[in-house]
Amino acid sequence: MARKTKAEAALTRHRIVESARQVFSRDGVTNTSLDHVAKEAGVTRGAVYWHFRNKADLFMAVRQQTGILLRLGDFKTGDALRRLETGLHEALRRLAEDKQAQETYEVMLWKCEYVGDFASVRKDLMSAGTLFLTEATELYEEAAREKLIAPELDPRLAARETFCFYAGMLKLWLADESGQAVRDDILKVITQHIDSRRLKRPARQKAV
Amino acid sequence: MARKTKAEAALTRHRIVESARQVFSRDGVTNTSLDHVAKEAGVTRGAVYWHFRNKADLFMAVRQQTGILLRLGDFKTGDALRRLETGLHEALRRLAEDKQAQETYEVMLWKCEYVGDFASVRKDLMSAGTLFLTEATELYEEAAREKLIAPELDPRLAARETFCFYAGMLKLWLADESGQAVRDDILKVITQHIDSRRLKRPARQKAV
DNA sequence: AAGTTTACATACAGACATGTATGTAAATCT
DNA sequence: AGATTTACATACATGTCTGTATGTAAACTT
Repeated sequence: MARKTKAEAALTRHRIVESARQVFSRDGVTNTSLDHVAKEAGVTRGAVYWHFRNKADLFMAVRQQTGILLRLGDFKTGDALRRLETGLHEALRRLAEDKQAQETYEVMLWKCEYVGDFASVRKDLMSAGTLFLTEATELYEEAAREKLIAPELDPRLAARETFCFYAGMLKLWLADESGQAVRDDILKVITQHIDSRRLKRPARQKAV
Repeated sequence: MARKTKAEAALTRHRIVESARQVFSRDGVTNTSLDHVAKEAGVTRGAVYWHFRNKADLFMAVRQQTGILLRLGDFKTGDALRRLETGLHEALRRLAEDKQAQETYEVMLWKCEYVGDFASVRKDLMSAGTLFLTEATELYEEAAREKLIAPELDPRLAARETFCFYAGMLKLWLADESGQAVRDDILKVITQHIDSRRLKRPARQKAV
């Protein structure tokens, strides 16, 4: 077949990843063959195997293209609790607006079996989780220093609780398309999650 | 082949379900063929197809055999918040002790793609979630009546937050075998989750 | 005791997926 | 401009899984 330009090749690669994401999120990772992905992208398996070693490799590319949903460190305004709240809100907003992110997380949380080649992906996920934990812990530590939270609240444990909450929230939000159980009030729930930690009368209000 | 006694047949069926659970939790649902399950159970696919219509049907049986992890209504001692806390603790304790439950939830939360025949299972899961939500909401409503929680805390939202927390907790606990991110302190985190809602000085202590 | 059903094992047919090997024409290199 | 590599499409070999059909001997039924 006629050789493509480098730019064209990059485009095909991109289209393959896009198609993979869509098909994965519709049919599940294990159930979709590379031929399905190829057909959706308008190429043959030859193209897929040219750009990726196998399905697991392609899956990694899908994940990488979407990237991480939330970097708590990105938020700068307000006190530590406010920044944590904003971060969680932002993650949800992005998930609600960004169809690509939605599909990717749908795959990762509901349409993927973490087995064999994918067992390592689960470890990756947990590493990303550890990052979240670290950042959240720092925020709670700052909150403790600023007396925003009760002194008996251990920042490490608080971060772990928020971590569980966040993980469950994402998963349930995705599953809850009808909006019965979670989706409708999720922003309020986030605010409440943070507010229930905040002391009613902070000792002092420092500028941040 | 020689026909088996009814009791023997029931035993075979049971062994198939047991094997399915193990193999599913090791290799993932989609990746395991019914032949793998059969071999693990010491029978042929004939036996599997005799007792179950297909893999999805077998999967349902696996779920049913383990049953639901937590019925909040089962706990009777203490005030509403205490009962909620006890329920969550119990769920975790069972998960930690009961290998069968562990395997089943490992399958449901990490080794299963909710697609095709399994899409309905996800809806089942969400229904079970709705049950949890209902029970948790009732507990928080009771807690509100008893002035155990702040009056501005909406029981419905509180229940939703606990729901997210619980879902994420289970999932992360299972993934966190090394005990770095969640497993070690999870009981304390649960207690904290409840305690952060409890008012420091309840208006009155009613017997329950 | 004979007939019927049960609880499987075995055999069969078809579909499908994977990885690799090979072909090829154009893009890129020198 | 010629040599080389690239970016795929095509073809092939192989393994695997599913569902069903069929066989069968013992357990139940009457």
